[in-house]
Amino acid sequence: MSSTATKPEMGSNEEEAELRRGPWTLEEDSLLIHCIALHGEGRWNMLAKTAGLKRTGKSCRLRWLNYLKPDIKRGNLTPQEQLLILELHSKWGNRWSKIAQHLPGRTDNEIKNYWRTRVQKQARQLNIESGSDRFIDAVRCFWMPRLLQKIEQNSSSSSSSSSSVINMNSENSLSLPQGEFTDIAANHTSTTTTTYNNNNYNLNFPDHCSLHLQEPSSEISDKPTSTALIPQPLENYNNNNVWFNNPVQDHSYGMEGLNLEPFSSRTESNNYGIPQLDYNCQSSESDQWVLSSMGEYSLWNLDDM
DNA sequence: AAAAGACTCAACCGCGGAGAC
DNA sequence: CGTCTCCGCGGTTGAGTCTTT
Repeated sequence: MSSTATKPEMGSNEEEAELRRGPWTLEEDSLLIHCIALHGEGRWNMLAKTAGLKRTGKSCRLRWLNYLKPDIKRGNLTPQEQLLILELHSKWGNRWSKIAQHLPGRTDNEIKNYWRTRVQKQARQLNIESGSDRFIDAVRCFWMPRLLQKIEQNSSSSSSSSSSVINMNSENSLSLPQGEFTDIAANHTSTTTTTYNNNNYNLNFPDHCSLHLQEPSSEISDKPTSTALIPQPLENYNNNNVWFNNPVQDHSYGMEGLNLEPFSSRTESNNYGIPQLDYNCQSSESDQWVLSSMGEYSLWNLDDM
């Protein structure tokens, strides 16, 4: 195996000197699973010894929580899950374990990796410091609506006649239509994939930012489209409208030209002030988005997320 | 087909909090 | 109150894999 023995940091005895590191073997996995089945989770150092594993308790805990635990979900994050991550991260920042509590079956490690590899990558490409106001604006004004659109598309394709309208309710939270969504509901009573209850799942937007999706006008395209509106004006925001459309033939793949200037005029640093926007969202097959802002076009590729 | 670069994600590390002594 | 151990969290690393040239 490629794993190596390691010397313990404190070097107190021979047992510790034989501690293993690196990838886990099948045998180690089954030892750990068996031992947890007998004794339950917790007391990881004891568990490691009981199981006869030459691993630290920490390592055992990590292996169990991030990989072996039976209810762990595999596969790509769904748009719903991505949306929830964005929303919760805007609330709590890098509190990965807290965020993970609201995504049953997903681990903090997985969410952290998602954030670093996808979201922060986008930020880098846009020359935005992740976590900055501009970045938060970009997340809220572009990525979240796009994910909502994906959700809507999934919803309408899986349940043909049900409502595909996503509405804001009076508390400025977002109610998603019922559909065949996997279990991202924050309620942990269900461990199986369920149709989630939109009474339980709301996305909270700041007061000045409401959003809803409307049915597209039918003559534009027969592809799924939506219009998202963020109607509240910001007091000291100028009149520049930023809006999406989809001149599909634009094949410039860089995103550095994305113009976030209209978002940088906020006066308060800790609100998620979103300017008055009126943007048409129309997906292309390649899922590449073009932002039109004051005559400049640039591409916003959400598949990377 | 091979090399280089980019990406993913499992695993490790260091730190801080909690609890026992 | 101080020290020690355990546990959990967030940050980081690096091997393996995938994609591009």
